[in-house]
Amino acid sequence: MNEFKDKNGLTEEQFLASYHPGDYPKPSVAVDMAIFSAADKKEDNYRKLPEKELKLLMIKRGGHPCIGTWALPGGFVEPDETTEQSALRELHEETGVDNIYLEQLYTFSDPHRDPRTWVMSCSYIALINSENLNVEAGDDAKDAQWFTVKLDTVSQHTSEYDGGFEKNTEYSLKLLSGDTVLSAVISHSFIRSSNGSQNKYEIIKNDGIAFDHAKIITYAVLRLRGKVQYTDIALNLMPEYFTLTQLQQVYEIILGKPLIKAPFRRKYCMLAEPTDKQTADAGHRPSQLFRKKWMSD
Amino acid sequence: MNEFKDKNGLTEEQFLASYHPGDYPKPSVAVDMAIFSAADKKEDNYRKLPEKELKLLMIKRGGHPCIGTWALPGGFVEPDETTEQSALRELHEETGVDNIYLEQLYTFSDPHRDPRTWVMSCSYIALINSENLNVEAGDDAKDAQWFTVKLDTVSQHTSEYDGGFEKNTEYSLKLLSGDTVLSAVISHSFIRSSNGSQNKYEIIKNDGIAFDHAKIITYAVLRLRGKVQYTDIALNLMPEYFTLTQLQQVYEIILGKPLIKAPFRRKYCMLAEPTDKQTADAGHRPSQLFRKKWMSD
DNA sequence: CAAATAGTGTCTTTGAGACATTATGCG
DNA sequence: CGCATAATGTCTCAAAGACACTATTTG
Repeated sequence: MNEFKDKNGLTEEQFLASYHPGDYPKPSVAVDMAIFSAADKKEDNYRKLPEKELKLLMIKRGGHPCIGTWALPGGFVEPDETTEQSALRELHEETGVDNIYLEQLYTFSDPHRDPRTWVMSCSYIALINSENLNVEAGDDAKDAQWFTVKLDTVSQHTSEYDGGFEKNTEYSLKLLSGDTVLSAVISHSFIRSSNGSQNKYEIIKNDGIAFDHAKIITYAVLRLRGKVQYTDIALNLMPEYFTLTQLQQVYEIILGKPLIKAPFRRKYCMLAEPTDKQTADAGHRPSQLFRKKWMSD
Repeated sequence: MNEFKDKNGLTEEQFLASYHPGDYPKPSVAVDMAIFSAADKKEDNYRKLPEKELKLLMIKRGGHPCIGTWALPGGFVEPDETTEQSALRELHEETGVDNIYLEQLYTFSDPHRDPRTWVMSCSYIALINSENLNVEAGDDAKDAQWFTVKLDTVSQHTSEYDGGFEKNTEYSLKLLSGDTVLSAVISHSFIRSSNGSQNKYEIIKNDGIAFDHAKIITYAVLRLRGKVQYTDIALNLMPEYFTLTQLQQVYEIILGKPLIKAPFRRKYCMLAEPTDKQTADAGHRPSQLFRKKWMSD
């Protein structure tokens, strides 16, 4: 705080004392969260390892707008909290879980993204340890469900022209939970021209996902795919003790493709600290259990 | 839009027609921009190549709060525009320039970051081609200045404890323009524990930079440093024709460290397309001129 | 032994880092 | 010729990708 006076001869202190916010329009700001976890698929053959699946928590909307469709958990930011605090608060209300990884994803601000009024969404990615997955939805467990996430690239075109190019990628997003299937097609276009560059995400088709949340989910999965390769972010999805094969499975479901064992272990063994525990009663050779070893850079 | 009725028996259409926003408090949302460019330093010896400097556009505040300090260009988001459109609009007002790279950086939401009232800042990075740098500030050229940016790591400590660790990095930020020197010390702490993880940026010391903008600038430079290594983002700072040495200089000022020529060229020659032009009258061997070749992935 | 996974060895290719060498224009 | 930069060559080392091989448990 300094003692310069402004053109009205007021100090900053005096200015602030007499300040009252104008009456211009303001947006509502919501926090929406893509809460991921990695869970075991059911496996009948007891000798086989269960496959992993990437799960996302969604909530069925009980009121307008988008009634009957599924939305990301979220809520409005309250005065005297940051968006991050708001996310943690809602996360706790929704899942009862505290130990969580949280990362700001993107602020979506299309003024018409909510049909009611002007609502921006400051979105977050949350990763939760699969041990805590049992903690099913908060208040009334009613309409919160974990959906299996599948995101595939269905087409990709690059057209070059003088001084730039345009790259168009189409993603198919599928969310599955029991008999419920939600799906969407999202196009991402990246346009480079002498007039600058532009990234645009558009919902081409949408079946059952509220608001622009299909876009947010796609963006979140793509961010996860990127960061999993050069950070230790995936550890947040792991339980306290895990095998290297389980860690590899988590990488595979995030990346959406199989990885080769030996090089995977060479690259990511730094994320795991060996313990003297082992798996047992598995119908095959037991596996050493590891615990998380966070990277420091 | 679907035809489900809610608990009041209203269709979505009817609901929206009767909807009016509640009266709960809302934040103002500002867009702040870190507008970078890469400019030549003056060089007396005509035989030597001029060095490059990373520049950032700042605006001197003429009113409270933070009167007399320097702030990032920005303004409030208006209804019916996205934050990105708002950034482009203000960018045009401020610099008169249109061909610009724009990327959302982060949404800063500490409710006390603006002493007046509750203002969130959705911040952007903008990169402008140094050819257009001459376009000095918009309306009245008065209090807009390009500052040379220096960001150095002054200390880094990692302390490990059971089940987690804390990493603390202190950055010194210096902004120089003529005789004006703005400076700040920002600490970044990254805390990993069994209770989740947390990233925190704090302003430790601040001399002449408005609001929390020292934090935004630090965050922006760190983002640039990261992305320059695996994207073609640096090309946005280059003029139409450039030498590979100039491209290397731009990388060096962003990363804040010297690079070795041969491997740099091997790695980044893919970003440049040779032309048949050359530099001339330089007092030494002429250099081939290249133009931008955007990557497509 | 068969099924199934655990864990390791090794070859090839790629690329980063570091340094050295040759080339060229200008005064 | 000497300065200063341009441009390329090469050696080493580390890591990614791909595949093969050995080890160990249970029924």
